[in-house]
Amino acid sequence: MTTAAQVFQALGDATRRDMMERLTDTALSVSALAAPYDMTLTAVGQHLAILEAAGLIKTEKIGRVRSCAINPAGLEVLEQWARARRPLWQRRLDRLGDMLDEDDA
Amino acid sequence: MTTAAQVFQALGDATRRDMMERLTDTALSVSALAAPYDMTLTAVGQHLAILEAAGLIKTEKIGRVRSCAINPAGLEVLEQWARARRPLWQRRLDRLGDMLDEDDA
DNA sequence: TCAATGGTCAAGTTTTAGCTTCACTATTTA
DNA sequence: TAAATAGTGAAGCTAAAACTTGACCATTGA
Repeated sequence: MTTAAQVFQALGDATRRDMMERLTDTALSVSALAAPYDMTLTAVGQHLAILEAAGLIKTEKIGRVRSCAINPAGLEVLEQWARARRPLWQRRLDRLGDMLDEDDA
Repeated sequence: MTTAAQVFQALGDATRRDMMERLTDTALSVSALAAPYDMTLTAVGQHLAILEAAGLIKTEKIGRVRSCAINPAGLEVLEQWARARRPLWQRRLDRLGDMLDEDDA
């Protein structure tokens, strides 16, 4: 099961967000995915496991090569989380008339 | 400045997500927010600092009480991040015809 | 005015996330 | 079939995140 918690945690890491960007327009093998990072293949494999558990990618091993591709399921979890809360949050703000300052330090 | 990185990291923590839920329909003081957790007030203050830096809440100290309320700015960052990527990700999946299995283990 | 309340600061501890090493398996190519 | 390629598993290290302690300040109510 993919939870919002998993998706948030997965995307909280810069390397994993970058991997997602790189998978946007093409599927990549673990090695290809690993190439730009100063990191062992093992570490990359661990990142991929986290992304897959979060439902953000799908992987399939063909022969000795594991192909990694985007899985929009995780993104949907994210969007639904945001969509479910925004009206409530917005409504509350409207009710109070935004009594707090508008600048975020 | 509020970045996607900050928002993801902030919401990756279960306590902080729960705090956001509890702020949905009312503003709360630090003590009131802290009450349900088996955690010191200091720790709660640290969580709030992270949420505020991420643009997810706004706080204002009136007298000796700090009032904490939802700030939709952080949520917007999240929604925009998802909205910007979904069409690209979806397009790619359509192009390939979803060659990978549909189950997410 | 002085004790209680609400919160903050600096410093330290504990737990967890990210990463490495090394040994290993399975597949492919020469 | 032997060497190279692609990746995995288990264990340990390290640095960052979560949390605590203890001292402290400002506000408020008795």
